[in-house]
Amino acid sequence: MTNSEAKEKLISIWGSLGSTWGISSTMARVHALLLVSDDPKSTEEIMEELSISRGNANMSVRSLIEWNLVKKLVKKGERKEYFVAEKDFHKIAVTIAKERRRREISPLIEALNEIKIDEHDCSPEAISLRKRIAEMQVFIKEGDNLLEKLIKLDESKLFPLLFKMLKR
Amino acid sequence: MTNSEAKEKLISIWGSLGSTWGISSTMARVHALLLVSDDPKSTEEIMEELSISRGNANMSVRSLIEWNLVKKLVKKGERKEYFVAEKDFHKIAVTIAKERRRREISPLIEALNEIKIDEHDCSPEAISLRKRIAEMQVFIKEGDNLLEKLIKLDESKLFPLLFKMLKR
DNA sequence: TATAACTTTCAGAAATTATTGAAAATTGTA
DNA sequence: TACAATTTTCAATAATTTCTGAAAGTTATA
Repeated sequence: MTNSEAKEKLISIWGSLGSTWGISSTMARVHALLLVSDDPKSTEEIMEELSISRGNANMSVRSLIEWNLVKKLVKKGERKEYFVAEKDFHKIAVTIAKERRRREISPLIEALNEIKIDEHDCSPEAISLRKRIAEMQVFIKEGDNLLEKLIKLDESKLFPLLFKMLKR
Repeated sequence: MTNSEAKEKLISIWGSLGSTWGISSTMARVHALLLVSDDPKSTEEIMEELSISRGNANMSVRSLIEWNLVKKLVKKGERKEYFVAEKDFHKIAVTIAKERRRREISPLIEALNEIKIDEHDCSPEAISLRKRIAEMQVFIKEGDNLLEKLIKLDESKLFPLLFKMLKR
């Protein structure tokens, strides 16, 4: 397998992975391209290498910047903007966890908290429903606390901790 | 908020959560309905309560069964099939982790392993590309091992472990 | 300020995914 | 076996998401 075949394959795998963490396939392919590129890439180059339109390239790169996975970079003496991806996978993992918590889990918790059940109905079904809903709220909150703490641990502690934990 | 309002709200929240773990919104709503129901529900009842078609109800319930989140149940003397959801959230979380590992991470690892780079090209770009791809393979594999071990720990050990870990 | 290089936007087109509903298949019972 | 109750399938349709490309907007420089 030549290098460029390997690169293409990787980009396609990463692309199909995108849906797993809630981004479009093109956005994930742009991410993969920047991930395996040493040099910053311009919008033109991204369009060219992935055969996508200008609009699509632009919007994908913007979203990746919003996800904190990619940074804009201005080269001295050039008008064009260039883009680089964070290359450290541990940092990438923490960033994704952080973003998903912010985008998905926090709104979920807020929505769950809006459910206020009035306690008048004392039929067995009502009691049971209230119990179920409360359990769900507690469980999600627990998971979120856990995730929050994991994210806040810095990398130098997090990964050794996880591995030590699993050695036993 | 009346009980049935609370129930509807919960179903709608759970439904919009579905996309987070890669299932359709209807499938997640069916799951939520079964989660908050004490009694097993028939296809008819699911159709009725969620206002969805027979085909949709059938296929959603099948998928939930494939995800190991719902079980089929036959009442003595009745032809109709009834469905119940696992109610223990810890078990639900482990099941989802297990299924997603099987459906998403394992195929990803296999695909990554198919990337075999030939080592002839010794240009700096080629060396760097190979390094990046190798790093990615290692990182994903590490994450997968961690997840595998977490899944295999049984619940009585897993959750105390996680919480103890974070007390420090 | 005018120009050219570049970026952003967004309406419509294309592609993908989800849903319906009726017909076909299956199954338990008599 | 015949029947009726029930489940499953699937082609057609609807809904949603993604993508394009051209036009509008922005900005650095001369």
